[in-house]
Amino acid sequence: MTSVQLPDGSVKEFESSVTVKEVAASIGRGLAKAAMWGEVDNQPVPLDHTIEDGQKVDLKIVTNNDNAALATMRHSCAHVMARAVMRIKKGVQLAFGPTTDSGFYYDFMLEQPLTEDDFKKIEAEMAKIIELDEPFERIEEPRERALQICADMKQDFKVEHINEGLADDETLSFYQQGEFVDLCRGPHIPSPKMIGAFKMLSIAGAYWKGDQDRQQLQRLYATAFFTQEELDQHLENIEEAKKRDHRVLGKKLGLFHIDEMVGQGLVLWTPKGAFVRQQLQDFILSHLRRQGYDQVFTPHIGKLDLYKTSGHFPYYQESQYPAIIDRDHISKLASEGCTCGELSNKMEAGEIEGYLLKPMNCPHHIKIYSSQQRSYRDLPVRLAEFGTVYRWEKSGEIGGLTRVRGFTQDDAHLFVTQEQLSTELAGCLELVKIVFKAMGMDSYSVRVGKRDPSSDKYVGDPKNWELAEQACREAAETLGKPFVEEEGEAAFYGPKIDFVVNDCIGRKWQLGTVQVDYNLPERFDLSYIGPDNKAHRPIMIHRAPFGSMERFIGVLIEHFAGAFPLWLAPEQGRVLSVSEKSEEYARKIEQQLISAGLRITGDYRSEKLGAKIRDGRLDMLPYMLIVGPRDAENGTVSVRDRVEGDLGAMPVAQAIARFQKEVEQKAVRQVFKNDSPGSGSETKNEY
RNA sequence: GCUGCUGUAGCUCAGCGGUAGAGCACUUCAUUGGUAAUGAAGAGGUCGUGGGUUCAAUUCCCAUCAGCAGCUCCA
Repeated sequence: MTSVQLPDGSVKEFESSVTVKEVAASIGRGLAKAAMWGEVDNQPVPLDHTIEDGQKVDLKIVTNNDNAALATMRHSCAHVMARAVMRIKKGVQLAFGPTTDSGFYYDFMLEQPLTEDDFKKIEAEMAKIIELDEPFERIEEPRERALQICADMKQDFKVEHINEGLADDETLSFYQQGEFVDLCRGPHIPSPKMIGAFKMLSIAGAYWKGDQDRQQLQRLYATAFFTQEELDQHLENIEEAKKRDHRVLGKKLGLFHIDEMVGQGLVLWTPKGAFVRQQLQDFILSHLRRQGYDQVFTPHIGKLDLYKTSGHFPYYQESQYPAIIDRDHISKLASEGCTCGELSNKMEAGEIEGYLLKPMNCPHHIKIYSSQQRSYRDLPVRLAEFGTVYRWEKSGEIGGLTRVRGFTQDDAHLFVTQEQLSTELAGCLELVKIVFKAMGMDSYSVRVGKRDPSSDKYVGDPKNWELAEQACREAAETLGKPFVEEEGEAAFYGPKIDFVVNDCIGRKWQLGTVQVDYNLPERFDLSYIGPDNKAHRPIMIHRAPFGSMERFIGVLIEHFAGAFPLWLAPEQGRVLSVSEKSEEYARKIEQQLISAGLRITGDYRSEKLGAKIRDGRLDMLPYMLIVGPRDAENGTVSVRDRVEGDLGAMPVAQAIARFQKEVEQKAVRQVFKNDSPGSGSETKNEY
């Protein structure tokens, strides 16, 4: 009699010895088919593993649609890849090799760097290793012995990891496969043959333990699936996602241009993109008026003193364009033979007058607040501006619209009393929600960014930070949506509530943000007169529902896959003449629609209708208005809808009414459902 | 900034030690057609930039600028 207990607690009994596969088959045909391997008493075993007569075991049957199974297989594949690299290259030091949402990587320190030319060799070696079919054997060793093993293998990173990351573990596990031994928590698959299909993807630099002051390693990215079909599908998904990339669509649809000669990360908005941006600005502006904001304008530069008071200078010097120095100072310094080093010292000491391109709008808005005496009766003061800021992002971080050096925030600063704080915060969050709802974006996540208490890059009194973080947490709770709290994600002056979305390849971008700030009011000595006739300190809220126009539109392009809803579409429709015979009538229709306030163009080329429709499709037009002799005769247009296709002929007035209603409602009829194949987050089976 | 890759016509890309090619787009002509590509002809490039090697460089080497992926960073 053999007794098998399954994960749900149920017990199955068999007359004699039984294989894992037979147990699976006894449960169901589907399970037997999907089964990849079993776990007998938590040890992975192949399907043909026999549970002997008389044994009593726990059994889990692992199937190919189990995410954990896929991750286990991928991690085993990472071991195979590391083994292949060690066979090909000498002096390989192993770091970490975890799995990610879509694959896995392994970090190496190499004497000779790897290049993509090595991929073929590595893949061939991996295939050989898999062919050998050597099992992954678990070895457990006491701490001291484990240290010795890693030291003997000259694996310095593993030694360090045992000493630091695993300082509390008494027993450590290794996995051995042939000559390859790696410190690893496991688990692993019972046989390397279960690695169905794998592919090396890319090579990148990565810092040891993510610290840029430590060694830079080479990271090999790869992925693996149980079947070739799944791998092919995955690679195809990546290709599809690339077509949705806002940089590709931005070029194709003529939305924006970034020019080498203008500068890295400096966006030129072409007419169509500028139109989308203006529509969005108008949209948010209408809500600002309703919520009692006042609009202001401020210049793009300000004196160094302003930023010394705010704390931007010199602490954030690295993220700013260099200061613009007063002409008189420059000629004086030049005649004195002043060196660059002396120059920056003099700037920090305040001996040189100069200006800074503004990295933020807050100091300017603060100065508007403090330009007059404020009473508690005036509060809250809400100052809004589409404010363009400039930040010296490192060259390797810049890309497309999502990370740029000059961008426009839909910024506002609210100056409030303690009593008003939670109501005003709620109003700000409401605005962010309005934005996401209007765009049909529901897959965003919320993050409360707190300071990292161990870092010195934050200004202000820890007590104020506690207050501000508590206010953020309470405000986030009112959203009725789960949120994460992350240390080290705060602005330098205060904590924030951020709204984060994924782009087409799975990268996360912060869009809307609401920040609570007790510090800048203090630094600028802001006050208002309270009912007690004494001066009080206001609290500041910084907020931007879009975040920045650039990043928001970048993400929006991918969200719609370029197919903007009617109210946002730069070209809402195009009149297509069936032949030149109908051109005159078609032009009349075009004028009629334009007069009705619609953004319409005409295509009167001597192309066939099919070609014009194709071009209109490629331009992602919401509507095409097809006009031929039949329409001219009946006073109709034949409407082709981007979503539903041919709607047939209708009177011109009916078409106009339809479009106007759709614009009025800001209807979102199509969004791209984002299940990006992305890089994603990594799991924790990393050593 | 770091690691790896890339830079050829407006766009997407091929090519390669002996000073360039395709498709699409563009221009012209013919065609006058009812829901995803009509045909033909033409025009268009100092092969990112600056050095070097060579009899000869778009091709090889170095530097630089820009782009891509990742890391780090992101007020």
